[in-house]
Amino acid sequence: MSATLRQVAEHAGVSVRTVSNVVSGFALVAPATRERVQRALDELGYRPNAAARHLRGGRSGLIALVIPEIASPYFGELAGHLADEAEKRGWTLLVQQTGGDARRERDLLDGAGGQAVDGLVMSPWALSPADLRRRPGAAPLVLLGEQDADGLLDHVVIDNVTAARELTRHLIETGCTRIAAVGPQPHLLNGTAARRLSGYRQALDEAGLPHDPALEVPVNHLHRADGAAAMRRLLDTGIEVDAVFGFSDQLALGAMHVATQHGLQVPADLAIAGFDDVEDGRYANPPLTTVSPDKPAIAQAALHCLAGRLTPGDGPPPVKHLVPHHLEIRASTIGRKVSTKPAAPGIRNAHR
Amino acid sequence: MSATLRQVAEHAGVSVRTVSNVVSGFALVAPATRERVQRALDELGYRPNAAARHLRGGRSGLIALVIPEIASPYFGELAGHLADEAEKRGWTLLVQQTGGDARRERDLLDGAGGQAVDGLVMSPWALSPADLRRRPGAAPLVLLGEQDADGLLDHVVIDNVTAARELTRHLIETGCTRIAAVGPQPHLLNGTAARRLSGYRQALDEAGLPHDPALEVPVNHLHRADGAAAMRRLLDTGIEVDAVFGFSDQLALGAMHVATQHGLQVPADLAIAGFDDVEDGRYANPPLTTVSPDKPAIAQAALHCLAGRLTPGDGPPPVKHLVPHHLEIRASTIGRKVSTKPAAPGIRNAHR
DNA sequence: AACGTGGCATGCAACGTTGCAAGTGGTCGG
DNA sequence: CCGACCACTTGCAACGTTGCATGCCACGTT
Repeated sequence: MSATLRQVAEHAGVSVRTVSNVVSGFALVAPATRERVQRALDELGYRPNAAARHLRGGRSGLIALVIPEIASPYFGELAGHLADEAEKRGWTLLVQQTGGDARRERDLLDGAGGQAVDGLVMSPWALSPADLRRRPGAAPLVLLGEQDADGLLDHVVIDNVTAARELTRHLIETGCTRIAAVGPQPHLLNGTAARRLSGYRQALDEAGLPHDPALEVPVNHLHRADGAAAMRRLLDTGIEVDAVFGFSDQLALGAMHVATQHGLQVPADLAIAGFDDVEDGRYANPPLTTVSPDKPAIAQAALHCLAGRLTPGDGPPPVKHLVPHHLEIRASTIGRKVSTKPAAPGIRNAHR
Repeated sequence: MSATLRQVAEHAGVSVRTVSNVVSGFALVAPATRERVQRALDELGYRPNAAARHLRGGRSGLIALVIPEIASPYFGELAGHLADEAEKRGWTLLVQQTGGDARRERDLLDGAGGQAVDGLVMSPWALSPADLRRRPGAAPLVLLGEQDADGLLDHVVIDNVTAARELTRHLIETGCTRIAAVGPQPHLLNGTAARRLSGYRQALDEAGLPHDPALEVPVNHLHRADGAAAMRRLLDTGIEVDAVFGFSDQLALGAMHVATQHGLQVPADLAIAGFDDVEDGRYANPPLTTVSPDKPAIAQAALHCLAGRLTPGDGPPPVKHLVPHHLEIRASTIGRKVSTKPAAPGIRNAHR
């Protein structure tokens, strides 16, 4: 146990209050006193007690990140940015995994942690908008992703519809016409997958391509295993496919794995693209085309939002913060043989 | 702000102490009273105040994970297991990134967090054994990895020497004789890389193969980019190489990426193996042979250790907890053409 | 009838910190 | 020479909780 203010005060021959004044920097303290107290602080190795400060001041300096799972590369990278950004602001990041379980999400939202945190950054998976609205006076909350609780809660998003449309358009431009969408999650209330699906369909419409329900492959989670299973299903049905758009890089990489094992050349036989721009995709063989959300900007926006809610006043109304994204075009979708037009000579993925 | 014990007490017409007794479960409370208090608790939506409990009881229920970076897949997966295991024990996990910076590691070790956590799980990178020993009465600590502070601190390890030797032996058995070791980190005090290098050399010795310093490629970090850079350096020097042993899966995957881009077939032209068994490797093309440490066991052992240190008594002397590992042999090292014997017909990685 | 016992409920204090208001001693102007 | 003011310091209280010791009452025993 580290020394307390009282012990330091006795050691320096001053009052507790004066020591507190020295520790907290300002207030009026005579230079000589300040120095003497400082020496006592150093000698006893004083460390302010976080619990007492929290109890007294009502702030813990902790913020919670509530996500389905920290092991997922996307959330891992995001958590890294959030932890960095939190540290800049003097906060510490605490990780709460929900495993996508609605009850756990609700508990954490309701402050099961016991007002231990000053704020929450949450990526809801299974919670209904109603759940999100019904918040028994817990800590300030920022949502990652659109949750249909529009206008009621701060949230940080990218434009998923546009991003998915742009990516799909890119696939169409490289000559793909039978594009599988791997990733719809009809069982989840989280609107992200639905928005990506919508963007995908819009791009098909714009190009005059039909929607083939058989090309929309739902998944349970966004793991590589789910992408792999979806790809296997596609191959088993024997349906014609010349591109796969995975709603996450993990899905796309799982699909790429199965396709490659199955003897398909990527992108010559099958173009593959993902979403999230996690590091794995950059180093895949071939490197994965993807939508790259500005993750540092997401982290920054989320914590900026939280910071704004920490001051007691109600502050401004909830904000929807739109973060930019861009298409990261890599070898998994370029250099395809074009199937509809009289085939251009198949430019294979450069193997020098 | 949630209701306090006092408010609940007034509402139920009993004393604060009695409410506390109801909340904490036992002690003698008459059934009728208990029920009345319970109703008051429910009506006011009482949540125990974490700060007050922490101040009073000296336990925060928080443990810190101190690692170089949470975005790294290995630490991400480990953090997931730790968070799960922590939750089982009623703790919450807090993530502190050091970026491998010695000063930050030292600060966190010294309790810069302000006694906010009940314990620390740390994977030191840049700290010297001396730093680890000199601990100004901070929270209980469990180290991940061997730190040469043997006998003084609890630590959880796998047998890195043996694991590296087994993996290298496997490479030799598949016919490799020019095995590059990508991953020594001579600038770090963290002994992990040194131990893997030692195991690698032992296997070479056992097989009567020479040590070629040119095949030992040091790296700064364990990222894919470092593995890629190392592979490029190897290719540029034109030195003969038939296998790469990356000291992490990330290094191996970076190397695999460059080798593939360079037109090499894995494993026909170059076998590649890694260390850690992260999910990326399982879905790489080809899937990556690797050493698989039992990560759930690491998490469990670390928290079990911590739990043992939480009770005030000094408890047993520090323990070195050895966690099992196994070789996960996948396609990146099997099905090679054997170079020393009169070449078997080159079995290419199945592209049917 | 007096006393002991056990079941239940409560008051007090303290964990370490900081806001508030009051106190101390000294100096300067009137 | 006195009062006011200043620079500095301090005591008190409170944040919400729980350990400890004690209080109270009813019941059963002697």
